[in-house]
Amino acid sequence: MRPTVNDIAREAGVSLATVDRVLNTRPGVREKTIRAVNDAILKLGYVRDLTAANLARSRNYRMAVVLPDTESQFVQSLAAELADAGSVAAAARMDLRLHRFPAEDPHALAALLTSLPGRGYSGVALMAPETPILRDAIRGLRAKGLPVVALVSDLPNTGRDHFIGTDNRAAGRTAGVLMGRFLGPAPAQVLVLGQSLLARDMIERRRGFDEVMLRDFPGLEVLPSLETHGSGQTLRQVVAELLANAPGVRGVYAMGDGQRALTQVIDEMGLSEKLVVVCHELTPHVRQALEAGEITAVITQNLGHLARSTLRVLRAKADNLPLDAGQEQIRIEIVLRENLPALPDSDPYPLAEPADSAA
Amino acid sequence: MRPTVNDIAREAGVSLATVDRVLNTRPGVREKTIRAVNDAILKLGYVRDLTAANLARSRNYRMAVVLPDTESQFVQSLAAELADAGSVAAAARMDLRLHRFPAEDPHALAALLTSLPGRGYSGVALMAPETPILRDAIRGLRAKGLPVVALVSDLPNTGRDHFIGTDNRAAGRTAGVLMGRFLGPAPAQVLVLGQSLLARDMIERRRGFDEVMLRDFPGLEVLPSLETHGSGQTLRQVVAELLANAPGVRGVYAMGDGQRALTQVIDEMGLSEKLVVVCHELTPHVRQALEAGEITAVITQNLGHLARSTLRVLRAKADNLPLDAGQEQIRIEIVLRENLPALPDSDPYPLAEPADSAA
DNA sequence: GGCGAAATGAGGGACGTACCTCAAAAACGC
DNA sequence: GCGTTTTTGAGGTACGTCCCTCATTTCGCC
Repeated sequence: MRPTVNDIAREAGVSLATVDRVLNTRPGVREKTIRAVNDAILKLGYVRDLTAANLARSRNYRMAVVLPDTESQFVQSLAAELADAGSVAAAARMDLRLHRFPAEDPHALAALLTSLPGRGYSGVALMAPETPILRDAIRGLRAKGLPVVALVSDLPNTGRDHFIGTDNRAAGRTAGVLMGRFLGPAPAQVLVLGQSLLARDMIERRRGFDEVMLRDFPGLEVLPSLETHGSGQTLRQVVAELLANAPGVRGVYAMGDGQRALTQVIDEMGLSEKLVVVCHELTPHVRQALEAGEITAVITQNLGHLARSTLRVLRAKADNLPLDAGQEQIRIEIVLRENLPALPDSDPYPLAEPADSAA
Repeated sequence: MRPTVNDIAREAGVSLATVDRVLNTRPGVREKTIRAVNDAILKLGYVRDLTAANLARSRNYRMAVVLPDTESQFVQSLAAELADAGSVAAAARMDLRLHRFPAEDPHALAALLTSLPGRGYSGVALMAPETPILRDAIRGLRAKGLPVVALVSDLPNTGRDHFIGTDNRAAGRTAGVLMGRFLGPAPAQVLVLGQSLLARDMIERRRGFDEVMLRDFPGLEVLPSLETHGSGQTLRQVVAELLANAPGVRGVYAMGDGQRALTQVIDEMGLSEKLVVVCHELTPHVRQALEAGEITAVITQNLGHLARSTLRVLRAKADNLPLDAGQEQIRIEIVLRENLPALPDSDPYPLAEPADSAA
């Protein structure tokens, strides 16, 4: 049998109350007694039973996740994964609430954030571009004791408690090596597309990409970023025109959104398998394009992992516990057609089916 | 407040006992009543509190992990990750026991497995090559109600309950694309090394590799596998000789172990950065070789994830619960120098430090 | 309508920990 | 050695679920 607090008490020759005081670092215990208890713990190999502890604490974790209301497949997938992870974690006293804010309205976002304390939350995860207003709002949250975690895109100057996502500079570098090595030694031009509301990420990716291209592939000419904010319509036109008039372009690096418009152009111009196309984020559409050969390689992050990590980190921060760095690190994944992970058969929402749970 | 079983009982107009019977699929409840309870559950959004349930069940999970006693860095790392995950999971009533067996002795392995039941285990995870004796031993375990999970290398004909690891054929294909695209259009020869106790994995990787090479890179000549069972010494000699006499060899695909010997040869012959070298498993040594340019790309699996997945799967199987396919899928990761994950500062074994846990 | 069987209710004791109170004992300062 | 403060003990309740027993009610059937 596993040792319990009672065993510790007996072993240390103290009462249960004292063991409890030591375990929960409550005041009023002599140094010497603390040592005796810790010795007993070590000797018996006691490990606090978290299931019992959490039950006794009857602690609930209501967490807010704040995402832009973009209709992009990436944000959609992320929201879905978070909802999924949340429904699983509900069994462990988690209560995840998704909030959306108008993507281009930092004031609305700040207002939303300010409204969060006093609604029973014990943590906030947030995906948003960094602005001065946001910075203040986050400081406000943290001043009220709410841990704030940055999602996907870091908010380094806001004092956020943690960042969950990949290193975008390294992701850009990775895109660079793939582009360079896949294109081979022959001289060529590379088109870079950047369209996103997360300007910081684009800049970092671009920096990483250029770093590698300049150092390792001097034969390749990287064109200036095409920043086509706005509709896929615009992007489609601009890219089509450019590809038609620049025969030297043999590679395309899509740093941000708009993969759908891009692959459409590639398909229409019959350039499938002829260009080296590297983009980010394995959304359903990108997946399809990868299989069809319109995209060569994808730099991505595992959204399921990211979602589960978010919950774990929020919880750890709420309890002021340390993190398992290895587990929470979001890897930069490279996906080719050949290592495309099989799509798990998405069961039609297996939420509460208590009758099945013991079947 | 979260709804509890009492709330369900009140809402459904039945007693607590009946709710309990429905929740745990115990007999003796009318169809109509079951429906009433389920309706109440749905209406109130009840989610069974797992922490309380596990406590009440006072279920303990003693699991056996069986690994070959190889001194290879891969098995070492795997063992370390498992031990780590185990020590974390101890807080959730898990008790992981590592066992080793003489790598080349299937009889010893079978004897070990046969001794497991009756020692309080409720599950077994196993990394071993498939043999007829092993097949029988596994059947025996399962007949006694012990779920068996294959680790790293699948045991498809043994009736194991689950396989935790990557698809080796797809991994081979991935290695193939990288090799082909990195080498470029110029004709070249590719050396393939296979040395391992897990013959099945080698065969599958080779098959995937050839598949891609034949289909997509006809200009590349893939040499027959060099199967150098035994010491790194032998491998070093054979490879050194081959590389010296075959100037057409521009790529090396190392399917199995022995990366240390290989990189040593490459380093000694001054071939760093000159060959395209693709291998498997990101062990500490491979990591170093990748940084040094002796290895170009690594196909790997996240051992931390694999270890945690093992525990989750064992537990789910022990409780006869369904798995989250998405979470348990082990991805085929591609690691280049540029996306090498940062080494988490390996704290010197942060085991039981109860005094800190609430700090 | 009465019988046996099936379904339901009422209640309680676990599981291991957290957290509270109040009294008793020990240590401390002078 | 006194009084005061600090430390410790004893005991209890609570958390939400599981699982058990025994009585009681309801149902199906002839």
